[in-house]
Amino acid sequence: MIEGGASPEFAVEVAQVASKREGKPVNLRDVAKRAKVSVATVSMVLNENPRISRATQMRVQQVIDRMGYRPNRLAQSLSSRYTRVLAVMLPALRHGFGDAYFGELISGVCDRAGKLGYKVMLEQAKPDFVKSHEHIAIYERRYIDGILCLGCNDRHHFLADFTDRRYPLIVVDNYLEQWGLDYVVCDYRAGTDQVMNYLLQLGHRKIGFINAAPEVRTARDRLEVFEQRLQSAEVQARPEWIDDGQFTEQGGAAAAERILAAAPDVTALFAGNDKMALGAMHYCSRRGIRIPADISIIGFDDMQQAAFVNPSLTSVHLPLYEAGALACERLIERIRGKVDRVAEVLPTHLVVRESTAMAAQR
Amino acid sequence: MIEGGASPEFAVEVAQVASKREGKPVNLRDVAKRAKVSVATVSMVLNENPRISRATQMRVQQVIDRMGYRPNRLAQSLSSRYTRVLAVMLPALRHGFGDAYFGELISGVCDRAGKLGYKVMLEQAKPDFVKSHEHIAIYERRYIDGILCLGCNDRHHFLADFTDRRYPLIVVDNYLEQWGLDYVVCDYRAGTDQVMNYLLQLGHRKIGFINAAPEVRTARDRLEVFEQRLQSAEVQARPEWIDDGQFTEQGGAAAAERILAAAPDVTALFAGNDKMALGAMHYCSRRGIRIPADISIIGFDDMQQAAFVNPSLTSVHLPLYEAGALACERLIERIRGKVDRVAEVLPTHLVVRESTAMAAQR
DNA sequence: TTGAACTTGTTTATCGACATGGTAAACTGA
DNA sequence: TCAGTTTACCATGTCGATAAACAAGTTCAA
Repeated sequence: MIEGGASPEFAVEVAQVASKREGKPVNLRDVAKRAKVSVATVSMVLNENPRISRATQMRVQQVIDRMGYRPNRLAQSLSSRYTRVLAVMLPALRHGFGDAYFGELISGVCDRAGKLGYKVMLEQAKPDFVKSHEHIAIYERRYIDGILCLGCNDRHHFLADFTDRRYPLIVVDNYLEQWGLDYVVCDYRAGTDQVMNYLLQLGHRKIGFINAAPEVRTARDRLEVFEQRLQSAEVQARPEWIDDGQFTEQGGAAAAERILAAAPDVTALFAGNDKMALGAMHYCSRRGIRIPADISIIGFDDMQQAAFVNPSLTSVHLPLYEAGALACERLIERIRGKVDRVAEVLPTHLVVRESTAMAAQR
Repeated sequence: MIEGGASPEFAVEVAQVASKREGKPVNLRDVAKRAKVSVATVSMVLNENPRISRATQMRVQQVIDRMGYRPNRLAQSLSSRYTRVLAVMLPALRHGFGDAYFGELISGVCDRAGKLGYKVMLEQAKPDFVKSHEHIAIYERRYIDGILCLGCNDRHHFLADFTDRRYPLIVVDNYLEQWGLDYVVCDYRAGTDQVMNYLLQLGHRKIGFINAAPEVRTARDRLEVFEQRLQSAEVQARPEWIDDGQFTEQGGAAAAERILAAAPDVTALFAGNDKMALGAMHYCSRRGIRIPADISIIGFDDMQQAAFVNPSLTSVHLPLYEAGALACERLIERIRGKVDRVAEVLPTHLVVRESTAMAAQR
């Protein structure tokens, strides 16, 4: 009588269960009753515990499938150690999610998390979020098992709370060695090197640099390499070549304006991200400065749009999707007990398009 | 002895508690013991139950604060009816989050959710997600209280499972009346009307239309209004004026190419979103077609970048942030028991920039 | 003086799963 | 045959909160 699907007793059982738990989803006890085993057995079947024989395992599994049972994960998480939820923490930017950079990272995180059986929750590191210690509370209140920290910088002092490695956290596409945190980052130094190689090769010597956020370590790396490479080409970098573009189109346009006003003889502009490069391009176009005939412009990130602006933008490709996915995987490994420190650096490459050319002769 | 902070008994208590629950966060019982009341009382204080006197309320609250107690929300959700988590469901696009359109909606959702005490979880409506009935399972397994459905269309048949309104769900920036679902949407018909008014006023009669996704109701609305307005201007719309741009830059460029090949005399291109408009602009620029001298191009969405391309893009501004926020609020109201159907339409307006001008005389 | 209505708690069952110690039954080997 | 070992499953306490039922003390009207 293993196949009792249509027996009278079966029908009675169904009616009873239905009347008792009207509307509510099936739970462990229901399954146990129907399968005529204890709840413990069902639980063990669920968790593929080897203490259950193959025969009962299959019999119980059939009942589970037939009843459409799905474990209540609140109960699961309450008694087990894990929630199987990760948080993606974003900086407190206005309308922060509408950004191709973060979007690409998040896509990588979400895809990998889903594949590994994890859900992803969104958080923003707003001032009161940190002030009320929510960054710790979300662990202690059992919302999440770990945090992926995007767009963070040296001023995010709450990160110091993670130095002791009690709560799993990983920094994505940046690194903060002062706090010894795990990280996965794109190789900003190598990327900048690729840019400088290329520009110097094209004969550029007077190069404007639109950077941003000196509190971001990778941005400082970029600046360092920029200056080193100029120096090794025996060019004396002048301070007015360098300006802050705030990572935005507007900021990029404004920085371009200031640089070109103070140093009209620069033949190339290197921007720390594509948004600022687009802003700079926009400013130049408005002023009748031709790209790349009069000035070369080069970005960083290689976002989708870079190929579809006019002229299309030369840029450093960052494997952001991969960085997000890898960070997610490493974080989950750590949650599951791995103790090694994570410090991965992903390679970048230059994508040459139309916005760059040989240095203009002036 | 309310202030027993430094008494010997107090110290002993601390030691005992500490030894018993090493490292674990404080729980309700700990607080109750320390405050010398029952767990029920602490719970009631937590939930601001008026049955507790002001005196005990304050006394217990002090203990709570001093011990740094934060309720375990798994336990809270398990015994109460709510999880206070919402899901944002996105379509199964590759790298879907790196999209300014969805980003803006999500920003609105997250900000409002945070203000109302809700967390936000990310989901993607991938084929196997739907096939395994995860869209129902996330309710039954108690992951979430409700879903905000972004970028959905008539082909998402799983939405039919929400017709009975058993599980709270709201459609954001689209509507699917066949299933009677709640929605908050931007006024695509009015937006299209604004575009057509403007183009007709500028003397354009032969207008190309790059639309996409006929399975999206709002896209069909746009097409309808496009054709109606041409007709009322006594223009016979020709089929080769209309093409599909797949909502992407590449698609927009390709559609522009096809339209201009089949109908070289069109004087304006109207794109269903800014990404396709940018693609079209890019194609025209490459072919030496001047914007707006030879052809006017107009977009839809008014994303950030629209103002920072060259020439800057005329577009219909959609209040996407507001739509996300409002949808979030309405969904939470429904979760809390409100039964009214939600069907809100938000106004749009045209933002005129440089990509449009009087129709060229040809 | 009685008792109904209010206040302000407390006791305890419950949510739904997991995990551990316990224990029949089956098996093993001398 | 019987002690010892495996195998396979069960009973139950536990996670940490909520909430309904219950209780004791107060107030107040008849």
